[in-house]
Amino acid sequence: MNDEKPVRTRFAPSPTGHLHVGGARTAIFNWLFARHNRGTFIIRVEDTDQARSTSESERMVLDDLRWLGLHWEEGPDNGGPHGPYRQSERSSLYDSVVERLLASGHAYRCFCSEDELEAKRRQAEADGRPPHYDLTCRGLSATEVDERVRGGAASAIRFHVPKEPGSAFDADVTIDDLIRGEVTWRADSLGDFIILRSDGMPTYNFCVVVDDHDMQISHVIRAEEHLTNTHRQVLLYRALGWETPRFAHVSLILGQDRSKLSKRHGATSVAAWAEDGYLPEAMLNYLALLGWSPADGVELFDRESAVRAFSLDRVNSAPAVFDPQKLAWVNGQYLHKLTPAEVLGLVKNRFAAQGWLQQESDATRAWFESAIALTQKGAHTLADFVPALALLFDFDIERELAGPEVAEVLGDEGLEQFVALVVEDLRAHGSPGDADGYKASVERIKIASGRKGKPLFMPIRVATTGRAHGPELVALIPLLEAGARVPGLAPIVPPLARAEALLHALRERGAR
RNA sequence: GUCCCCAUCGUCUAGUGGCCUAGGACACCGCCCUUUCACGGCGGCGACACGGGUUCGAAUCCCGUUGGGGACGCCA
Repeated sequence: MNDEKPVRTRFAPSPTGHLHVGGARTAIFNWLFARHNRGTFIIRVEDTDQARSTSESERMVLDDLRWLGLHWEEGPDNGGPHGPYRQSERSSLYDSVVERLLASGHAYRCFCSEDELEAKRRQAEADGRPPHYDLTCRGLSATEVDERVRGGAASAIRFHVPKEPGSAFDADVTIDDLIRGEVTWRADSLGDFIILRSDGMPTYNFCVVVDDHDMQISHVIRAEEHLTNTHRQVLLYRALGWETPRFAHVSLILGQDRSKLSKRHGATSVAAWAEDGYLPEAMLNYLALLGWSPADGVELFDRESAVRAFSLDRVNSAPAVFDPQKLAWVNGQYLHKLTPAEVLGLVKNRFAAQGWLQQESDATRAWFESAIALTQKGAHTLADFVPALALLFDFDIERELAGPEVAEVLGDEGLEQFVALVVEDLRAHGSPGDADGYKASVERIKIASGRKGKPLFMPIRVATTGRAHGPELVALIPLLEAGARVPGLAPIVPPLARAEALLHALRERGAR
């Protein structure tokens, strides 16, 4: 049956803003399933809600999808044999199907106004009845309908959900969901629903059916919030005499409070995560892990492995809470595998925005690559490089003396004398330009001061860098020294000048 | 309210009747590595929502309860 037909999946976003992580995961599953089965992945833009849809949003969503590395064979930008792939451009198709439904008696015109319907819904709710359409317009005769239409009355088209004995078909529906198994609805849980709005625009439940059939979609993989819509849609398939695709409803992604993930849970668009310095490969990996797991249990995988391993029967039917901490860990794993040069390519615009990188050259590249190599393993996101490298460019000894970080070192009795020793050594021998120079310098200071261990190294760190924390000194001090001489960088205060500034500040302090 | 879905450590999950004194990952805690921070290594804490069945045997199957979520729109 369906399994023998070529696999065709689609992701159908409505262009009302950036791609959401929930939508992204749905897209990923559709893409993974299509690729695994050597099928076709399609993007269809569901923009029938004219009020909320914008072409700007469509562009953003498509960009977000591309950022994730998802490629589609058919879509609004690249076309395909079943286009157009934008619902707003498919009106003639919808109109003709509506005509069929009208002619066959599966649909009828409804003249009730939105206000009337709203009042009826409220009343039904107050009476404890299901808020279904009260069928006012279903009994209208053909002549009555003609009259009203000629009189210029606005009308929507409703689908007739057949419940009476001897109906054209049974409105009870059971689907065999690929993730949930059998799901059944009874006819009376549904009211007659609108398929064409009074402004002539078709509604979601109708377009989806027409398009999925027209585009020969074999597997509809979508979010669980659409599960109950499937009842309506299957009825449409029956009325039209079309074969239904296979359905697979993926559970929702929840926020930390276990409610549906939304804006108030923080960054929920993939673009926001990209801006925060997350890598597309990591995002794809993490999102795929939300509700799916490969049989071998390996949690870090590249696209090819995911495609190879993906199957719908390993998709979990329970909802999953989005965990930013695990995402950060996954991102870190990917980040650590990148070369410093690759990282630099991804973060240099951030450095430029800081004013750190003013004119790019081989020298600035080489220097930044060293700086990145020194801090890379501590970073979880690209954004982490900015605070990690801040100590190279921002030097403010007064601020550091006032802060808690150097408080411990400040408590050191002979600190002033020690710093004087450091200054003296750097002046006499020059600031270390490499590891050997650093070791020699430390050795001299060690002998001259009689210090060792932490009481030796912490003051050296504070004196030469101005901070109590940072990358390993053996590389940091030469990096600072070199950076001070690289053109194209923001001015960097070299180690000796830092030590001198600290000594000066300590003496000022002592004098007071 | 009605209908539908869901239920294993705090979180993501493995588990498809015996291999489970329930495995892994993130987070957390401790130790090691490290003359800071991190990375890494080792270890620890920590779950089958509850109650009934079915079965020689149930995390796994069935029923109910409770809890959570979704839908009930001229939104998608």
